Amino acid sequence: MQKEFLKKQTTSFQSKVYKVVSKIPKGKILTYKKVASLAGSPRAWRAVGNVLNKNRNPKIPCHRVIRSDGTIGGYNRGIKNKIALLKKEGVFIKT
DNA sequence: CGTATGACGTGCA
DNA sequence: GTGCACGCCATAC
Repeated sequence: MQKEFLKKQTTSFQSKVYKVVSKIPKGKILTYKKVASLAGSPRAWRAVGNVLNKNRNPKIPCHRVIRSDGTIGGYNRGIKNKIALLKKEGVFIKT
């Protein structure tokens, strides 16, 4: 299935990320790639991480966003915190 | 405008 | 199986 998602808009792509991430249900997680894809730029997962890293909104469960490998990656609030949160939600993380 | 950075991903040795 | 390097997009300076 080849979809022409060549419509990358250099708008506050950050807002889209926030929206997508904030839509993540409890006990569920998304990968940076998935978030970027849902944000409209499946190739901007890099920017996703960047934006989230700088972001610090309590409404953004950034801890629910992990890498494609299943690893945490990082967390501005403390990797440990992220792991604990995900574990509490029932998400298994790769040590 | 150009350069540098970043919570990444994939490929190759 | 592990490690290294490159590529990608967006943002900040």
